[in-house]
Amino acid sequence: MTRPKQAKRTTIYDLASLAGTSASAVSAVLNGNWKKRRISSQLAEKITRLAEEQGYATNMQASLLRRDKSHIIGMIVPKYDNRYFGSIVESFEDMARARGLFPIITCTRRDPQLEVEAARTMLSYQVDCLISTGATDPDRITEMCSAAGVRSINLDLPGTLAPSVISDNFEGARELTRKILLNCERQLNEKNPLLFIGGRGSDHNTAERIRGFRQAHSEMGVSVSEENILPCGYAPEKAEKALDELVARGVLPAKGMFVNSTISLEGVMRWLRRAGAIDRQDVVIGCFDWDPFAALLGHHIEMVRQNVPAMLEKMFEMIEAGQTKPVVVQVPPIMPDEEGPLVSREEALKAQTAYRNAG
Amino acid sequence: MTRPKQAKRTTIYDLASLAGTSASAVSAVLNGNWKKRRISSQLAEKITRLAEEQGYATNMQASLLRRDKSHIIGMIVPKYDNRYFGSIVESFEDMARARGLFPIITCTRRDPQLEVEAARTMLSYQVDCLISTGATDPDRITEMCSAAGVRSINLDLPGTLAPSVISDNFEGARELTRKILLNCERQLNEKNPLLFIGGRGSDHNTAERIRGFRQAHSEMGVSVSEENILPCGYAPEKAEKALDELVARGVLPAKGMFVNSTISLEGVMRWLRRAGAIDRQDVVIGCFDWDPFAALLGHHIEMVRQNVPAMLEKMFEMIEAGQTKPVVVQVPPIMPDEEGPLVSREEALKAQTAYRNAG
DNA sequence: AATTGTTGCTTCATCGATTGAGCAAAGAGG
DNA sequence: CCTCTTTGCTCAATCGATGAAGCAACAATT
Repeated sequence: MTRPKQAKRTTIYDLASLAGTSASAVSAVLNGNWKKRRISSQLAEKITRLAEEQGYATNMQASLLRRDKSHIIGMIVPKYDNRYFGSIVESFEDMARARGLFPIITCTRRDPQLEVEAARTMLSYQVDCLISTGATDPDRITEMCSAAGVRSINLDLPGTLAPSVISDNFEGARELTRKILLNCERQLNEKNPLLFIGGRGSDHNTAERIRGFRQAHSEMGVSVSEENILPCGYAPEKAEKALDELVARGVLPAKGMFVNSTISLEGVMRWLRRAGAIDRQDVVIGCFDWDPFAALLGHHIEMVRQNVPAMLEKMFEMIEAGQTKPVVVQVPPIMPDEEGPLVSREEALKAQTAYRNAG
Repeated sequence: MTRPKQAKRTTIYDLASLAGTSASAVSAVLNGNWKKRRISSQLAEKITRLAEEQGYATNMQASLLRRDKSHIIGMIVPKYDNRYFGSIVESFEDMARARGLFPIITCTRRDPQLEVEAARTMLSYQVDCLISTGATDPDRITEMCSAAGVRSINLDLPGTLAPSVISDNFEGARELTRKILLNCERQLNEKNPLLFIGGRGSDHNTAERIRGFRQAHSEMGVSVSEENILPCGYAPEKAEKALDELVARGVLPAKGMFVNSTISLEGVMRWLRRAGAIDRQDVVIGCFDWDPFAALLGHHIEMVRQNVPAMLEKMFEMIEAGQTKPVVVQVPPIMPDEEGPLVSREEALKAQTAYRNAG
């Protein structure tokens, strides 16, 4: 390394004295507008080389302090423990960077207090825009943002003060419910109402899904009682407990189940295993959300996968279009068939034959 | 809202003129050392109230520019698509905040180029410390950091230039292999070598796990051929393809499998299903990593869960102790039995009885 | 009355990058 | 040879928060 020992980081002033030039020339070269500022390409090259050698990195704090836009985009997200939020976060980072923005993400554990604190911190870091994903009180966050002159957008759960991008929960749930009911008819030869389990009754998505659930039942001529609807919360333990309580009251859970998230599905599967039903093929399940392993669980589970890339695409479109009105854009989720089979029939047959021959 | 319409954010100067005082008094009050600076409690109260009313948020860019320590701690992480990294990220955020640090995390998709760019960006944001999680070239990042006078720590995969906290992969793999071999004996009545699948042969963890895998075999008097070891990469498709190729060569994969990650397990399960083996109870699997749904898959799968809280605890201890030597701390993973059964036997029996009675 | 101490502030330089304004030197045009 | 333009830079103010140094007003001490 040619770099001298230094406790402090290299600044444009260090580079300037090394290059025998001024800090403003260095600045101009390093942020790319040296042509506009009529710096010779020789000097530009020299400075670039020096910066490289010295391992220079712009002090963003100083840079952002001076500029009007930070190009930082913040996102708050409830949890990292499922594929839905995982892929939201991963795609968000990617798409933000592709647009020259710096993403910062923070997890708020579905805690309203933490959401507010996180939002305040993000504002301190001068975000240009804040995305509230699955926030319990998105309007509160929008208020904080607009007080600071910062845009905000709601994702996954809608708000009333900022634009929102969400899944089409009603249609998705209606279609999923219909599928589960048909599977029940086919597999169990029965046409009974399903059990709805998981989620918070107070949140918009759960309410819409329950509406779709009801609609599908009535369209198929099945009536559902209030007892079949258990929006018991998101944690796996809550679903387990809700099922336990049902049984304790002497009620056998319906054999067809609409599970409101993979997290709740975790609890349902645990409960089923515990109740000795894991191997019985007489439980028919559908889940609003996707997980690769859940998709491979013994019984065929219908899974609706929310269309994360499309949702984020819409979201960035809104940002670029400068949308500030509280519109709600609904993105259709991906239904099981649309996805197509995992492999073609021919491929599967070939693999099976090869496996058997080898054995 | 009493707040006036403003395009700009409120600064300490705005608050100062509103309070009829100076900016430095406002600063002293808002960052809590007003007693040290002998500001009267009346003025302090007045300023605090005004700040509240105006929805003031410190401009971190300005604040950090002035201070010597940023209290920002960065982490780069390969993916968000599994429970291991998900819980690392979630716990890391939590523990960082608990220590008064501001966590920023970025996902680098196992791409060496992206890792370097991400590290450079984090240095730009003046992180005090950078954690490289599962980095392909952690030493490169350590070099960049030390050039900027920033500490760095490796997590999950070790480096040679900075302290590292990793799982005890050798012992974990040895124990897991032993378990799978025993399960094979019990369930299949055979004592054949297992298949090792997934991961990168070049990474330290995979190499250590292969070493443990071999050790366990030799301890149990089973010899493993080179052909049984397939470190084919991490993506599910890679595991699928590796199995396909094995079969294409006329080799039947071993019925006992050591799968190197849940991501690889996804591919293995898909392949087994495709090959028509998903229902056969004659496949015995163990996985180095944990996933709640994988744990519920038909065949009993032994899963080793890496001890994320313990690893992060060690990591923060190192940070606080100012450790800079390239020591490697190994944290024992959680073996299946240590976790205990999901529910007690009594509870399970009670639930089963209730379920049957209700039905 | 003179000195010293304390309280409660204000002033101002500073962190590093940015950018409008300005200026010297070289080249072009007459 | 003189003016005007272009080229290639430098100067200095600025962003908002911070904290050392300083200062006025009053109280306490000799």
